[in-house]
Amino acid sequence: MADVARIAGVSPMTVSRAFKLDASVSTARREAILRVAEDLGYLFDSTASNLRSQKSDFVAVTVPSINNANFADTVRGLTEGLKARGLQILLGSTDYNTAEEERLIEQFLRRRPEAIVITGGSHSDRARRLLANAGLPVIETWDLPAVPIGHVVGFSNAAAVRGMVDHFIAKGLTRIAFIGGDVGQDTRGADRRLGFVTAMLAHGLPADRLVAAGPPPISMREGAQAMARLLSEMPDTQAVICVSDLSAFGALTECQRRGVAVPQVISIAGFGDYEIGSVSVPALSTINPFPRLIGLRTADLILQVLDGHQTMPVVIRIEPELLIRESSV
Amino acid sequence: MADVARIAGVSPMTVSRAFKLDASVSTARREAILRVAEDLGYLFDSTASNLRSQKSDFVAVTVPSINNANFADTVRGLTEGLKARGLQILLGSTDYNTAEEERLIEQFLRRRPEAIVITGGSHSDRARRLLANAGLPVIETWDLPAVPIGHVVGFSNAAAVRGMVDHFIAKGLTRIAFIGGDVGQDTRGADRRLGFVTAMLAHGLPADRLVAAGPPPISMREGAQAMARLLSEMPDTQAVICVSDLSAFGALTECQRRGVAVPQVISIAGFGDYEIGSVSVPALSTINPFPRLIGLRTADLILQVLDGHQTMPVVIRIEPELLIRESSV
DNA sequence: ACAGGCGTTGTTATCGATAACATAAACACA
DNA sequence: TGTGTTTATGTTATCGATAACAACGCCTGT
Repeated sequence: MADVARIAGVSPMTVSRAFKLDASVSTARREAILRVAEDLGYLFDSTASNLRSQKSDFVAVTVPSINNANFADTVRGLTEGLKARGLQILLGSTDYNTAEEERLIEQFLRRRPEAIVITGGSHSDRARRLLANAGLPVIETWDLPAVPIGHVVGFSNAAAVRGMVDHFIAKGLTRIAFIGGDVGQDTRGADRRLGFVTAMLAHGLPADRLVAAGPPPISMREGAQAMARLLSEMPDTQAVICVSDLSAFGALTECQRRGVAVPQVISIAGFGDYEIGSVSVPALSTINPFPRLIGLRTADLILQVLDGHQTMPVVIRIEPELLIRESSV
Repeated sequence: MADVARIAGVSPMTVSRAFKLDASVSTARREAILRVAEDLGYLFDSTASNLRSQKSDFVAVTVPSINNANFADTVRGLTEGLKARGLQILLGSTDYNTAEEERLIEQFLRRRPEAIVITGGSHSDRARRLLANAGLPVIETWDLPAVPIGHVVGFSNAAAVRGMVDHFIAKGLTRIAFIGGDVGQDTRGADRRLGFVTAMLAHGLPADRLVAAGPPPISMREGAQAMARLLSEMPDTQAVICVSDLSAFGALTECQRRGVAVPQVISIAGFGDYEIGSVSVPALSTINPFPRLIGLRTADLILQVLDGHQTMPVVIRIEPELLIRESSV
C-alpha cells in the first residue's frame, strides 16, 4: 500500500480510503489510485485490515455434513443474504459429532467472526461456554433448543413428524414404522424419531416398529437395508416414515426390487423435500422445512443484530410444510 | 495475551509459545499457562498471529456449486487431507459463472491463503492474472486445462465420455443421444458433450442427437424434461448419455412414467457415480471420476508444495472408471 | 574448572492496514 | 466580509501476536 501511495502521490491513508467504497476521496483521485494498484498488481491485505479495525467480515457456519442438500441450501441462503454486506462464510462440517463441533467452534472463534451459525441445539458444555462468552451473535438453526445460547432460527423436528403420523392415522393406517434417528449424535434425527413415538402413543398406538439405520448421515443404501429388515421382520407394516428423503428413497427402491407396491401395500414418507422425492416414481410424501429460508432468515437476523436493531435474543420459528404425494395413501 | 502472561507470571512471548505445540516451553509452565488462559476465557487471536507470521492457515477453494455431491466429496477429501496440518478450507461457490469466480478469487486472495484450489480450467483473463501473480500454489481440478496456471489434479471429461460411447457402440447401439452440456459456462459439461460428439464422429456415426438441458446445474427434473423431448422428437433413440447422474436419473423416471423399458428399449448412462445411480432401479451405468480422491490428492500436493518438496508445476491425472450397470445393455 | 551446547525465557521491533485526530481548502449563508 | 460547515487529505499511534535476537542457567565432557 505504501508503494501504491508513493506512485499515486498520496498518503497511504488516502489509498486505504480509496479502497473503501463509502469513504470520502475525490473521484478522480480514487480512480487514479485504483489504476496504480491494478498496474502494480497490489492486492489489499484483509488480515492487516481486520486486525486494526477489529472486524473480520467472516460469518462462521457449522453444519453436520457438507454433503447434504438440505444444509447446502441453508448455506446458500446464508451466502446470498450476507454477500451484499461483504460478509464471507467460513464453513465447517462437524460430521454429526459434538467433539468435532467443539474443535471447529474454537478454531472459528479464533478468527473473530462477526457472528456464528451452528446447526442444531445440542453441544458440548465447553462449546456452549465458548459461544456464550465469545461476545458475538450466536444463532442455532434447524432446531428449537430448550435453552438457546443466543438466537434461534429453526423448527420442531418432532412436531413436523407428528404431523405426518397424524396424517397417516387419519387415512386409517395404524401399523406405522420409523426408520432412523437411532443414534444419539444426530439430535435432529433423534427428535424426529421422538416425534413419531409421542404421536403414536398419543393416538393409543404402539410405537414399537422402530428400525435402526446406523450412525448419520443415513444414506439411500442404508434406507434400503432398513426397509429390507422391516419387510422381513414386520411384514404387516402399513406405512413407514424415514428420517430423511434419502433413506425414504432407498426404502422405496427396496420395495421396487421386492415387488412390494407403494403406496398400495405400504406407504412411505421422508423428510427434507430433497429433489429426489419430487422426481422419483412414485413421488415421495415428505416434509419441507424450507432449508434455504432458514439461511435467508438467519442472514437477515445477523444483519439486524450487527446493525444494533436487534439486541435481545430472538427465536424465529419456521413452519415446515407437509407434502403428501404419491408414495402414501 | 498480556493478561494471561501477567497472571501466569511470564512474558507474553512465553504465552505465545505455549500455544504453539512444537515450541520449547517447559511442560509445567505450558500447562499452567493454558490453565490460566482457559480460566480467563482467553481465546487466541489468529488475525494478529496471521499478520505477524505472514501465514493464514487458509486454503481457498472454489467450486461451481456447493450443492453437488461430487464437489462436496472433493471438498471433504481436501478437508481431511489438510486438517492434520491445521489448514482450514475457505470455501466459495461460483454458480458456474466466471465473473463470480473472478470476484471470489480476488476476495480470497486478499485473505492471503497458503494455496488456492479452483474447479475447472476456464477462467476470466483477470482471474488468471490474479492467480498467476499471487505467488502461491494454484491447483486446477476436475479438468485438464490446455494451459494450466499452476498445478493440476484432474481428468479428461471428454475422454471419459468417449469411453462410454465406445462401450455402447461395442454393444451394437448406434442411435445414441446426449443430454446436457449445451451452455458454455459449464466447461466440464461442454467437454463431456464434446467427448460424445468426437467419439460418435470417430465411429462414423452422426452426433446429431444433442438435447439441451439449460444452464447448469442440471437437475433431475431438467433431465426428465430433456428425456421427454428426446422421446417425442427422436423416438428411435437406442441409448442416451447424460451430463450427470442426476439428469440421468430424471431421464430414467421419465421413461418409467411413460412405460419405456430401461434398458430393453433405451439404455441410459450418467456421469459422476452419485449414490442415486447405485440405488435406483435399475441401477445407472455411469462414470466414476473419484471426486474424493481428487480432493485427497490435491491436499497431498499442497502439503508437498508448502514443504518445498515440489517446486515445479505438476499434472496429476485421475483415471475415471466406467461403471456398467443395469440401465444399459 | 571451563568451553561449548542445549533448553528455556525475555526484549524489541514489526507485520500492513486504519481509527482518531488534525488540518487545509472550498463552500454556504447571513 | 466573516463565521460555520463540509469535503478532502495527512499524521500518529495502534490492533495482538511473533520473528529475531539476546541471555541465562544447567549439563556434559575433557
